[in-house]
Amino acid sequence: MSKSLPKAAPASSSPTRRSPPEAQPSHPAGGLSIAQVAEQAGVSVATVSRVLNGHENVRPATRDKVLAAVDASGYRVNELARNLRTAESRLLLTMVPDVGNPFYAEIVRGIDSVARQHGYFMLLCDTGADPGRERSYFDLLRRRRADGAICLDPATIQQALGEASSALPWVACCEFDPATGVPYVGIDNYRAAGDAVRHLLARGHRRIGLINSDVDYLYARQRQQGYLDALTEAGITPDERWRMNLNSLDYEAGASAAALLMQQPHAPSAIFAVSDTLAIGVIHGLRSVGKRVPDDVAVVGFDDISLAAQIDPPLTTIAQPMRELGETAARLLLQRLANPLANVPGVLLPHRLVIRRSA
Amino acid sequence: MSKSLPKAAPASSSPTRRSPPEAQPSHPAGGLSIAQVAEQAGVSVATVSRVLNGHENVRPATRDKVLAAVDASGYRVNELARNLRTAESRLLLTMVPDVGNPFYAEIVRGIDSVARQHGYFMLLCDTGADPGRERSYFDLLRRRRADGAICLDPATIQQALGEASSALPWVACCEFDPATGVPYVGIDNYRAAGDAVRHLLARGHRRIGLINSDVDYLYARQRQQGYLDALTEAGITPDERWRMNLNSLDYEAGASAAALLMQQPHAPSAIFAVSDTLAIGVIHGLRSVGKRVPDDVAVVGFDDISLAAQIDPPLTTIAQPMRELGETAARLLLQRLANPLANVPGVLLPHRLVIRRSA
DNA sequence: GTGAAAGCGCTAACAG
DNA sequence: CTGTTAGCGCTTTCAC
Repeated sequence: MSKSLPKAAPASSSPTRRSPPEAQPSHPAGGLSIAQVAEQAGVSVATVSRVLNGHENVRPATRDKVLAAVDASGYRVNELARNLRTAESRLLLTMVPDVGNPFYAEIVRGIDSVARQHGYFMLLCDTGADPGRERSYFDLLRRRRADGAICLDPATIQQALGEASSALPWVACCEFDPATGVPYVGIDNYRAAGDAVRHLLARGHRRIGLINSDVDYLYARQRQQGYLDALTEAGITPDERWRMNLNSLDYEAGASAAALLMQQPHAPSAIFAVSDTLAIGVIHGLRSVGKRVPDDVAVVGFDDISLAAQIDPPLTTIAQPMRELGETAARLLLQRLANPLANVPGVLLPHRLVIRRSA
Repeated sequence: MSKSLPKAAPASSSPTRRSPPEAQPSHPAGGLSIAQVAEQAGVSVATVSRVLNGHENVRPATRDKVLAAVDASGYRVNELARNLRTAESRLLLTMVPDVGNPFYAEIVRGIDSVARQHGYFMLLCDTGADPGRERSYFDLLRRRRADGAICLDPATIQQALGEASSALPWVACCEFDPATGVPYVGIDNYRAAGDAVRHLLARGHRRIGLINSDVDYLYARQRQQGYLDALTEAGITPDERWRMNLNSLDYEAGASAAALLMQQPHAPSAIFAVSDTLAIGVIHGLRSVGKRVPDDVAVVGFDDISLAAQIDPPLTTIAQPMRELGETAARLLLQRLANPLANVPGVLLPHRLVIRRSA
């Protein structure tokens, strides 16, 4: 898509070619321009611009005059104009599939903190809020409203990898494909899943269920493989009826999946869910069919969101270094921005098994 | 949270302007300009612009020529330039204090959906990620990088109400002050808190604790007053030792506050927490000091996030109409944008007591 | 129906 | 040190 935006607010958005500047911060929508400040200060626009941008070569007296005029008028630079001129927006986009999933919050913080450190604003987009996908947030990049993007949404990442979007300044986080040349950061999902399963194995479980997300996603396939191989290595033949694939990470999805799993004649004695939100749902679902955790069924989650320690029983889970994931993603992006041609690497961060009471 | 997207049908996306950039992969970060498209199509820039913006007065043949050129070149409009010219960005900002708090997620979705419906992009800012507050997101407004904003962060709202920011195109959500003239949407916090307390009263409790957030916030004061008055009306003299004020809504904050509350000689038999996240922490904290919910201590929360139904025991809480809150906020903002002078009202939405097992 | 040209507000040469 | 000037890429009169 391109144009033909609904423009629902019609011409009514009357541009308000506003009045001459009163000596007050009363900017109705018209906005002061640098020229007016220049006039008021009795200097040229160039000088005002220099002062505004902190250039050195301005006589202190002049600088003060300008600053005074700026202050008096309540002038604010129009970044639209500045950005057009400098061809950069100093805005970074972060796309998450669901802002409601706490897993992303900490990652987002990591991104935000390094973005801010480098003079960028980070803005968040909830890709899940746009099921239609008619308006890709990548368009914000193509249309230069943002300088770069970090994508945390596996669906969007897959789609972007499919298109020829790899030339765009973006970085994949958590879901990635080393083959594509798009920089990424994530963890070793295969090993992490294996670790989870091996923990269950060590606890004596042999019927271990897997509640996974959509295997269209790379991370889901990797975790599934880790699960499968760990089982096999333990001499157990995985039973397909122990596996479920969900297209949601919501609590409810986990709850109903668990209930379903338990209906089977030879139901699992342990469940590995690929996300803490799912796992929390699983525990709820188990309880709703009269199973106790971990006595009847053990549960292992994935992510280690802060909630994991709060629920009853506290959740055993695979911790991802969320903050670092975000920080690294941001750094990679900044690197790519600074040097568009440089080869930005993919990086894998360590995970960790956190043992609590659910398994 | 809501269902995350099922995998996106790859690339079948926009039937309109999907363009194989292969034809002209020259994306040297410089970007194609409308002039080049014009040249390639053998028309003037004005005509290209007309086509791009769906103006009627263009001969079909010409239009097709232009569209072909656009497609072939993979051209994307530079919105920086467009926005400078039209003096609008079609971007809406939403400020939340903590993207990790699920309460905001659904509100954000409401905002996003109506924003999108009206041809706006909504971008999220986590104000909590910027404790220093040196770089106010309101500056994005002042500097015209966004057309309008919705603020959900009580701290930011208070600060903005204090400054002369009321001239800026923004709307307050959940935290608000009718006196300031800034449009707002929220609920009747006083009555809602009263309802929660009256429920506890009806269950026979007389020692009812309050775990509140910072009373610097209006909503916190309103809820406190509701709590106080409900107690008084029942003939109970509120005991100050039953009240705690926290500067965080995190689980951990709720947990330690609850533990602290229980240390008292004559500890409450019920606790009203002003947020579900707090309440969940409270339950955890109670459990950690050996108290069972609701048998030993009853707990009621506030918000009704989706998690509330999942935990053990399921949480009794005051439900806020989150989706509607968001939708309404967006509509108010759009209204204000369409007519900067119009008097945009404040609106109060209904809340609801949801009785589950924790109280 | 289409084109030429005038800016939107700002920064960055280039002169002085 | 400071001013003049030329655009950044786009939309939009105003002519033709």
